[in-house]
Amino acid sequence: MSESTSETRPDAKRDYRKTLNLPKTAFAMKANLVQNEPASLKRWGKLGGEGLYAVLRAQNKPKGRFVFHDGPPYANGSIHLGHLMNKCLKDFVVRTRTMMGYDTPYVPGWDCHGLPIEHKVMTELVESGEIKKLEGLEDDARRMAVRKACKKYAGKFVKLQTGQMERLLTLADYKNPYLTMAKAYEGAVIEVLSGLLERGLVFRALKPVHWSVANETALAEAELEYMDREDLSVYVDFEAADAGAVYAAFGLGEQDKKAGGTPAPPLTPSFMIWTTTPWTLPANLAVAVHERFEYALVRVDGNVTVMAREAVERVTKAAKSDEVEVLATTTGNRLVGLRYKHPFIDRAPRPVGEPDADTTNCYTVVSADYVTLEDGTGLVHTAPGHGADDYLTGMRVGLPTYCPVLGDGTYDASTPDWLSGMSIWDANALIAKRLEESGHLFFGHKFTHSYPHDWRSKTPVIFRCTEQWFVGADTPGKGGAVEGRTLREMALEFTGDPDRLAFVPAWGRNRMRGMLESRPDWCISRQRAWGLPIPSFTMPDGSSFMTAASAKAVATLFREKGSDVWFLASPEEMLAHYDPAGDPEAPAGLDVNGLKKGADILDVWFESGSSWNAVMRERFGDEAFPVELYLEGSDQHRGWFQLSMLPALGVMGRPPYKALLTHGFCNDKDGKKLSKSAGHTIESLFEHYGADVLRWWVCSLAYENDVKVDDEFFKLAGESYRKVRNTLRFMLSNLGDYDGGMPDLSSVPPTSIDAWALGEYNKLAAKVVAAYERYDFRAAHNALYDFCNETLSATYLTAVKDRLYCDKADSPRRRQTQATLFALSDALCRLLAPVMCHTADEAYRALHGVDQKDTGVCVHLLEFVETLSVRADDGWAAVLEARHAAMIAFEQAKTPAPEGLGMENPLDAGLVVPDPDGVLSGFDAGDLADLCGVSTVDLDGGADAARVIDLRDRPRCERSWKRTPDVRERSDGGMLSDRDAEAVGIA
RNA sequence: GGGCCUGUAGCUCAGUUGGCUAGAGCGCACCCCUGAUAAGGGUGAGGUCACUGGUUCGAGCCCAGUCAGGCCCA
Repeated sequence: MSESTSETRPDAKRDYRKTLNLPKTAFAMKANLVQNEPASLKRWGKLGGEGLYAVLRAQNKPKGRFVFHDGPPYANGSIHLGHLMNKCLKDFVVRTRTMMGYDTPYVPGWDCHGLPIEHKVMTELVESGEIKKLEGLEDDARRMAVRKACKKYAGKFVKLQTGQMERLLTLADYKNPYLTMAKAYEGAVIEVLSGLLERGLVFRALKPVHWSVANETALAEAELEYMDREDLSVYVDFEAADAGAVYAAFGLGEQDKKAGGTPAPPLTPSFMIWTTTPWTLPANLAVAVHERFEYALVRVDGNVTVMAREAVERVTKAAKSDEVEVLATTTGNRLVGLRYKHPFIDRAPRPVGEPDADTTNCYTVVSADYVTLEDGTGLVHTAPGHGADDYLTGMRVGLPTYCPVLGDGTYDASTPDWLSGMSIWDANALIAKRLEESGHLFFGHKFTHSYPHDWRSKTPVIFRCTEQWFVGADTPGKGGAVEGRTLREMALEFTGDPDRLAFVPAWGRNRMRGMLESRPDWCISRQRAWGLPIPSFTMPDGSSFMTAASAKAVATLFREKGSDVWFLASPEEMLAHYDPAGDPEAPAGLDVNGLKKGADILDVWFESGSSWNAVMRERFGDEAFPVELYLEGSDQHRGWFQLSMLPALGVMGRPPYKALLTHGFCNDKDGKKLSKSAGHTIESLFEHYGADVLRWWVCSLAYENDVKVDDEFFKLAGESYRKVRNTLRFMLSNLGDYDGGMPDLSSVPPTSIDAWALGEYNKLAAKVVAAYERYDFRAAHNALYDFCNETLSATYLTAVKDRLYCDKADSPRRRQTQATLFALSDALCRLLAPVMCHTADEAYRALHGVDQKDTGVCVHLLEFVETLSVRADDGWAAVLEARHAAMIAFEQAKTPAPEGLGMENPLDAGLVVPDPDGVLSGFDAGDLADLCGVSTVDLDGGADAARVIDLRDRPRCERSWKRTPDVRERSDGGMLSDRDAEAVGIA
């Protein structure tokens, strides 16, 4: 502003500006992803006629195949943030491995069967009134009608989600996805079932299972959702059958009773139990105690009762008892074997259909080690038909598995008349009332606790005994790799061996092993219509018929006709491929005509858990078993990961994967669970941010933990994306007149500033590729971001601006920098391509000047550039340190006089830089000045700190604005440095 | 209630087998540039490492417990 020259020649500045090589590019600063991403998608779709995915499959990859297997999302609703993260991470895996030189096929899949869809479809049928038409139909015909509607429904959402996943720019075989409802898939699942049957791992048994009253079906663990529920909790006194025996157990004789103040005849003591499910009391068959706990005989408000010593104060306080007196104590083992009377059932009932069941052991105190002192009384109400622990206890002590509750949640005829036919939920209050009236209810109150609910209908689930099909966790296998071994043993063996199974992150191993140790037998049957029928038949004597060979035969039929055939064909037709004579397991005298088809379908987890067979082996052969990696949310340690492992262990003798990667869940910005209604729709995210920004965000996540989601974070990702984009743009804008193609950089001198940038790239590439390799996308993201900002934008690009703008366009120095920029841009686009797949391709095509119509050039067909051949001088670290010291020195020089120099513009300054070791002397002083952003740099071996020199009294080059010593008036009257004078062609 | 995990600047995260003054980015403050311009650059201020106790010459890191949050289960 204060230049006398500009005052005398006001337009001189403008003239010189025209002589500069200023940046220019068509690569827009504004990304406009909403419009441009779909255009890229379209272009990739046209690539080679069949599209990018097909072209990549046809490439001959040097490193062979890396098979990744996609877990199927449920074909219901739009994709949400969880899918977004999941699918991006999978896409990063696929694209990074591809660019590392592997052939990485990726078959996307959908889970199509199951309760959520059937439930939704049934609701729609009810709402539309169409359900009435179905009511008059035969079972099979009605099921077929429902299945048809379900199939249509699932198909609709497969299509919707496919579109959304493609819009996310994920690269997959969307033309040939796998659907669990496809014919071949269904056949392949039944083949897995057949394989497990062959190994003797499948059986039918009566067991308490989680039962949805609303949907009248057994539920898998994965179909449960724990929610708070308020229940009536009751403390109930079970009167002892033999008072004397109880007193004796506490070491009290007749006299002690009197001494304790007990009137004669002595009060009959009770055993006090606590339950939050009063409706299971009719099925009570035992009371469990812990053998080692201390129990007390307590007088409470006129009654004498037994409870754990530790529970006395808590229980009586809660009930606000007036009189509490501990009469005696004893240990649990002394109580075992004592008998009691059921509070409202006189004679132990027998399960319906089992008139001869042995009830002699009923109503006895038994021991169990799961009894705790934290809640209740230390005496546990035991109903073998209504609880897993209770069932096991019942088996151990010889109790019948008595379950008086029907599938619809009402009591059967074996219960007292006042209960029979009543809903269990209504019975809670009634039972409490009866107990109170008969004097058995000590205390009752409302109690809120976490309780399992049917994840779909959100209704509470009950435990109920039913006949179901199971895959045994502790059943020794027969033949093959499982001979004499159980699935649990094998699963624990594999998960315990890091060489055979890798976990990312490492703690997944302990988590999965903990789950395997405690998992029950897998109940694989469901009583619904929308699923894959279990090909079992009922024989005339009521027993079940299903062998490995018969299942295999049905599988063959399913492969041909799909599982609908189960509902359309006769048992004889179903077994058309089956030859009883050739089946050693066939029951003697089997008459196919006398069979009835079973009505159960498979747990959907069995279907998705067979995908290693139905998809990977099917499409890629045994080469794809086991596959390299399964990648899902951490909930799948119990879900898909485990339920894929078990069938594979049974059939193949090993897990279907070599490594498991898990990611966390999306929470809100306070780390709380994301409410489903509050989430963003995927469309609005595309609309506001674009897929590349969302992908860049996912790439930045510490995905192994739970992830916080908020608009603010997407905005930050957008800012960060723009920084990277602008860096690319600036490089491209300085290559407008470069036509050197892919340059040879081997002659770049090691001390050249270009050599430094190229050397830094090599460090970056090593870091990024290594991070991609170990699935640490976040590390790659941070390295790429820092490289764009610090190495390029702040340091290298700022330093080379002067030569790019002011050097003669074809000067060797400028051309070398352009060659560097070209190589860096090309390589950087490739490193970014797996994440910012649209932007990287857009920039890559701009760099190579590809015509819009030319679809053949695509960064995604290429591999990473891991090394650019260049050598950077060892002294560069010292140079960068000196640069930073100089920056700080200049900052101080900005301080107004007299304390500082009152400098403002670094180009008004020169620097004297200390060089005690002489390292810097090997570098070009002009380069050093450009790196520091000042006009001149002089080295001083003796100085101990950088010193700023005020050059404002020295002439300034009107073209480069530098104050170098060679600036003087030229023939055109302008003040120019030698370089600038040469560039404009004057003396 | 149990298993696994998380808790480090306002925010998102690094912190190797325990060892200099606990780092980075974003944000913020101040400043520069106006030839990357709805861009670019420089400098700086921010931390009782959730809490309590223990082991150690020494703890963000190891141990025990507490609190808060998440996933899975009961």
